Amino acid sequence: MESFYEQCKANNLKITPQRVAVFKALTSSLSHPSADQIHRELKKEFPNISLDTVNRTLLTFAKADMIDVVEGHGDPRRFDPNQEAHHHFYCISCRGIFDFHDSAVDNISVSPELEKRFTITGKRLCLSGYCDNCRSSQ
Amino acid sequence: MESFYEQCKANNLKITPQRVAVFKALTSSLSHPSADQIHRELKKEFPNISLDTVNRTLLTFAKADMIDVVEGHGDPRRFDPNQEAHHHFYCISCRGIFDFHDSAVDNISVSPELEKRFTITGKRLCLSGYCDNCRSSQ
DNA sequence: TTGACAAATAGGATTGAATCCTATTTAATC
DNA sequence: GATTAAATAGGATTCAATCCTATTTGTCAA
Ligand SMILES: [Mn+2]
Ligand SMILES: [Mn+2]
Ligand SMILES: [Zn+2]
Ligand SMILES: [Zn+2]
Repeated sequence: MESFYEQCKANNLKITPQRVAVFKALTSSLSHPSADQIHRELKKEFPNISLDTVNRTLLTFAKADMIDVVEGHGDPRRFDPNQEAHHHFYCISCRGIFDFHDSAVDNISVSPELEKRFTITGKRLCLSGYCDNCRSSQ
Repeated sequence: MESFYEQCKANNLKITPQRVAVFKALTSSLSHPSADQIHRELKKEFPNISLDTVNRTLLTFAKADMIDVVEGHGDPRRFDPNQEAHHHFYCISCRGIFDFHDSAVDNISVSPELEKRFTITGKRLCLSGYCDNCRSSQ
């Protein structure tokens, strides 16, 4: 938590009770929660913290590289007609999803321990960054 | 497209002009479109096709394993306090996201050709399936 | 070919998450 | 303690998804 204060300072972020609470709630969670989940959790302690603040705060932390926004599985859904095994590159600028094939990646085998822990039905390498168009227009 | 009719038959799906159009629009697209994008596209040909139909049709195809719903990057966002390099298992039943570490996966190197094509800033293996809880309760 | 019926559609209503807006409050600095 | 820019609360708005139901339509068997 000291590092939280340092990181805030380094990014010129004021330290508010709400920010402290959001950060604590997220770091003490193992479930990759949504803003809404954190908001519900914090309402117990701060009955009138607003969802907008939670959302904004999380995005602020993400922009400061203090936390991550992970590849989602929510809406809006994206659909894929390509039924072959393949992988995806996601452009964080234009939001395009580009297919690629890579046999080295296809042959990745995860540890047997992991295979026991989960029933794995899908396996895909997800790259992200900037597509050719978007990096040249910057 | 013959296989489209076969697949519909095999899954007891009636062949409607809307379904044909949605399937064609998706398979002729390279951009992993959203339901809304397909809807806008189809409105040119079918001015009063409804968004609900497009959405429902795509989900129907996905359930019949004729197309895929890909890992999204939309809402609701999920946040991650874990800043170490790590990977994710996503449970398609309870929607939980579970971290795992795997050095073999960390050391994956994608082809130089791909590195040229994109500016890659993120690399993560995304597994999906059923977590321990969800597979035992089935 | 027609008729019956279950399935599918259109389009309006509802939901839920994210974002926007703006008056008010507050953390940081001196 | 006063100043000031930044942050917050909470209501309004937007947008995608989903629900609802009256109407239409594809399928299949007579
Ligand atoms: Mn794809
Ligand atoms: Mn994680
Ligand atoms: Zn791009
Ligand atoms: Zn689960």
